[in-house]
Parts: sequence; C-alpha cells; structure tokens
Amino acid sequence: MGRSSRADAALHREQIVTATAQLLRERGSAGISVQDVMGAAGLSHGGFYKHFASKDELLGIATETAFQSVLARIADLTDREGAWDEFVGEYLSVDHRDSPGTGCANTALATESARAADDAPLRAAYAAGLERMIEFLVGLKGLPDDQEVARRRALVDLATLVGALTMARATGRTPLSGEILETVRDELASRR
Amino acid sequence: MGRSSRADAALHREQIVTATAQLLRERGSAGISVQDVMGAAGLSHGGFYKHFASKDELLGIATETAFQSVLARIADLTDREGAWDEFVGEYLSVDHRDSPGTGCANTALATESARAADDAPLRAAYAAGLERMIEFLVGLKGLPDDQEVARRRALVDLATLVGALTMARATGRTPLSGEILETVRDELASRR
DNA sequence: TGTACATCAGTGAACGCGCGTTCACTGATGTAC
DNA sequence: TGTACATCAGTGAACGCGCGTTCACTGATGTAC
Repeated sequence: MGRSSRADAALHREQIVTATAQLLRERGSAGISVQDVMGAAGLSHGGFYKHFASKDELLGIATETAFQSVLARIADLTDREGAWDEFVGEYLSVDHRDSPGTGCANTALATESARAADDAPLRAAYAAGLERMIEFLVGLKGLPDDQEVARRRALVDLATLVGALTMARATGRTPLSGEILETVRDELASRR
Repeated sequence: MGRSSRADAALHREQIVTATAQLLRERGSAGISVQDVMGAAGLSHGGFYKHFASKDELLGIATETAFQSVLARIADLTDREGAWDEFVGEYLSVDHRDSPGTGCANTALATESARAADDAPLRAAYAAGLERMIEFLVGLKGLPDDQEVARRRALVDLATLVGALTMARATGRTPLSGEILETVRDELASRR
C-alpha cells in the first residue's frame, strides 16, 4: 500500500467525516463503528488514528459538519419572501422524515447530545449548532422587530418543529405519522 | 441456588421490567445490557431467557411499562381546574429535564422507536403509548368542543412540549437549556 | 399430613462475534542536497 | 533535475473487553398420591 499523498489523505479525512455525519444522524453513535466509517472511505480500520485521536473526537467533528451542511443549504432562505412557509413545508415533509442522514442535525442529534458526557466533543458541537439554528430562525421574515420577542417565538417554533419531526419519525410509515406532519405544518405555516 | 417460588419469579420479572423501563429512558437500548437489567433484580445474566424470549421482547414490554406508569401518574389531572398549566409546568420543569428515567416515555423513546426495526416490539409499544398520550392531552380542559380541532391542537401542543424537553435535555446545565424551558412554558401556559 | 418425584428459576461457563484502540510493518510521498 | 533518505498514511493482526444467547447443571418448589 504505502503512504498516501497529502491530498489523498485530506480527501480520505473528508470522506470519513462526511460519512460519519450521515451515519450518526441515521443510527446514532452506538450504531456506527470505526470500521463502518473507515469503510465508507474505502480504507481498513487500522489507520483511523492517523486522522483522529478517538471515536469521540470524530463524533464531535461530524456533528459540526452535520449542522454546517444543513445550515448552508437553508441559508439562502433568509429574507426571501415566503421563506417561512417554504422552510416549514420542507422541514415537515415526508422526504425529510424519511432521510434523517441528510436532514436536521438538531432533531437527529439532540438525544445523542443529552446522553453524551459533559465533556464530550459532540455535546459542545451540538450546543453551538443549535444556537446557530435558532439565529437562523430569528432571521427569517415574519417575526416582530423586537429581538427578544422574535427569539422567544423562534424558540417555540423550533421546539414545535423538532417535536413534530421526532414523533413523525418514531411512527414512520403509519397514518399517525402523516397526521402529525400535516397538522403541525398547517398550524405553523399560519403563524407568520 | 435452586428454583425460586412462583411469587419470587414474578417479583423478579417485575423488577427486571421496571429497571429496564428506567434504564431504557436514561441510556437508550444500546446503552443497557442483559447483565445490567438482571443485576437490577439481583440476578445473574443466565436466567434472563427463563423470563423473556429476547432482549427485543423485553424492550417492548419495558416501553409499555414506561408509558403506562407515566400515564397513570398524570391521569388524575383530567378535568381538574388548571390542569393544563400544572401539566405544562411539570413537563417543562428542571426536575423533569434532569430525570428522563422516570419521565415522559414519548420524549425519551421517540428516537429509539424511529431507529428500531419495523417489526420490533418497542416500535408497536411506542405507537400505542403515543396514541394514549395524545388522547390524554385531548381530554385536558381548555380545548374547543370540536373533537377534530381539539386533536389538532393537542398534536401541536405535544410536539412543542416534546421538542422543548428534547432540546433542553440536549443542552442540559447550560443557560440556553433553562431559557428553552421557561420560554416554551410561558408560551404554552397562555394557550388554554 | 407425609412422601416421592417432576418441574423449572436461577447459576455460571461457554459460544461466536464485534467493539475501540494499539502497534510493528510497508512502501509511496515529500524533502534535503 | 536526480538521488538519498526521512516521513507517515494505510495495513492487518492483535489487545482486552463486553455483547446476546445457549446450555448442562443445581436444588428448592410444586404436585400427585
């Protein structure tokens, strides 16, 4: 085999992180192994520690990446007309329910963060990502100018979105799941 | 050692289920072992299969138990004056945030259900428990008489409660965590 | 009520397996001259 | 630009460990008479 070039090594690292960001949201940290994520980059498991100090460190980095990629995707909504309805519609869609691996990092990783050790990298990355997500929601059109009121309303709306998506996923492929998505979507869309 | 009496065996089974209902909510299914739950009843792990066909079966039973014990505890709120405010206040309290093992089964087990196999006992038990929890919320005072409207409002309120508790737990022991609890509590309390 | 025997809850070792992490080794890459 | 050598990304075996499940065994419990 022999040493990989720096460019290849950087590519491998990126592949490992990207794959982990997806698998982590799909299966949770206990559901993915070092072998899984190395395999996603076409590598054997032994070289993992040339890239990361531990599995925990990777989980933290992958959590940052998961938030980052989602926030980047929705960033262009800001200040566009009808952004709120569009956001709610996509957030509470069947597509989003059925693809947690590429979906909201907040919903997918919240329980993970709750159960992680206080000093786990994932926990810090989650907290930072959540704060950015709140700021995104505050920035969307339709809220009062008063920043304090806007933040309160953003928090409540976000809680509703997260709870609805969580329950819809928990009951995936049942009538109740669709009822939750539709009901909460209609209610939230009418709020701004 | 020798055979236990039927009464002792029944007690052991109950201890195993009760311990699992708590540990499952605290750590998730991947975070508890057969040895853990047998140890909670003061037994060694080998006898587990005299009580249950598999770990999955126990997880399903424990999920039923978790929903059952929570619903029993809050059942007396129904139709009492101020029940809604009381319920919201306790649901979004620091105490409830910090004791998932004895708290809402819906919030603690939703992600577990989402990731379980379609035919996993836990999934069916979760769906049944969620439906009962919705019915409880519909029954609380303060909603319109129209049952369809009442159910829609109960779904939205439940989503908000679940999302807020989930995020508060994910950011436990940070200022943001308390802010989420207080903000959503104030908002929801004013709704009925 | 007492005795003989069948039942079966619980024990503890063992099964195969996958986990995170370590390490001696390989050999292409990167660097110094 | 060419050569000698140091670097280090990746390999694959091994580490100790815990997992869910199985099983031969023990001996008190439950039952039949």
